[in-house]
Amino acid sequence: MADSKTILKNSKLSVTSSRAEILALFLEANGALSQSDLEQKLAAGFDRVTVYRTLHTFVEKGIVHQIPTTDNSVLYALCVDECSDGHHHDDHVHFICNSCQVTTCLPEVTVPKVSLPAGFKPQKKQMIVEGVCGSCEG
Amino acid sequence: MADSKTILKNSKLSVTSSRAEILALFLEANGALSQSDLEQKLAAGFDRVTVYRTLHTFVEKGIVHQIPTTDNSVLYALCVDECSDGHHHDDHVHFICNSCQVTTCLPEVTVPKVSLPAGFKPQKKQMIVEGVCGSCEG
DNA sequence: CGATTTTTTGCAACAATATTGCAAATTTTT
DNA sequence: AAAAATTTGCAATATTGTTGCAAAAAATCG
Repeated sequence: MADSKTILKNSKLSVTSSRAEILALFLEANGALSQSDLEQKLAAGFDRVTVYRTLHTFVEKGIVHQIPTTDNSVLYALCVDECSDGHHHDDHVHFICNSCQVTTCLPEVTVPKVSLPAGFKPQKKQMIVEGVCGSCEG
Repeated sequence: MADSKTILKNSKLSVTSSRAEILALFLEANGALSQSDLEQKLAAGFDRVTVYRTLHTFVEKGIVHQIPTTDNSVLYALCVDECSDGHHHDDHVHFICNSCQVTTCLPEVTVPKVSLPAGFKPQKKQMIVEGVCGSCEG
């Protein structure tokens, strides 16, 4: 199941070299990737537009999810298992290291419940923690 | 204190019409605003660059703070009181309404504490809840 | 209040990113 | 292997981010 082609097939997507390579990059990356991260890592220079559309497709199919950021970039990260059926269950905390700038998913840390003012109906919640990660502190 | 010119003076900023108008828009808006929101609302068409720089200045002075988003936009919202001295205390939850698309600050809802895996040192945390707001749910 | 100094604005210009249509290439289906 | 469906790359355009600099506006000083 950790094979990129298998994941693509499971999501009913055509298996193309760009999709396989991009997905492989996500599988071996332990953190989140931006569009420009991908463009740099992709040896076989695929077109910008291809990367762009591939990311949109992956989000739509629930293969990756977007991580909100305060600069105007968008980060993408692999969804853990359950997402594969199209639902996004990315109810986990994301950690941004201010030292190495790597964004990590912390799937074991669930976003805690909060009680909202009357009238607000929550559907999805995300939490981003900034700080220093284990590899950087020392 | 709810007067835009007073706020500018307190932050030791020159009082100019563009700053006053932009700040007034934030004061009367109940939600968060993006750069393009502001450009549209500003009757006296100020230059794009002016809006851009004004927002940066406001963030620097702690008048507004940035809200992370998953699309590639940046939202800005007024800081509540305490920010005025330059420190950002925006430890509150932000709510994005999926119906009217308005982003609201919920200053009364504090971002809860979470325990991170060993090694991670948190410095700042943000939480975004998506759903339906009070005005939209029927 | 008027003159001088300081700050801000608008314009021009450029970089980076986002986005779409369409023909060619690739993949899937038959 | 051929036909149908999907995806890619290119061209083109829109939007956003960013900086330098001279003109305009605001703050300061006498």
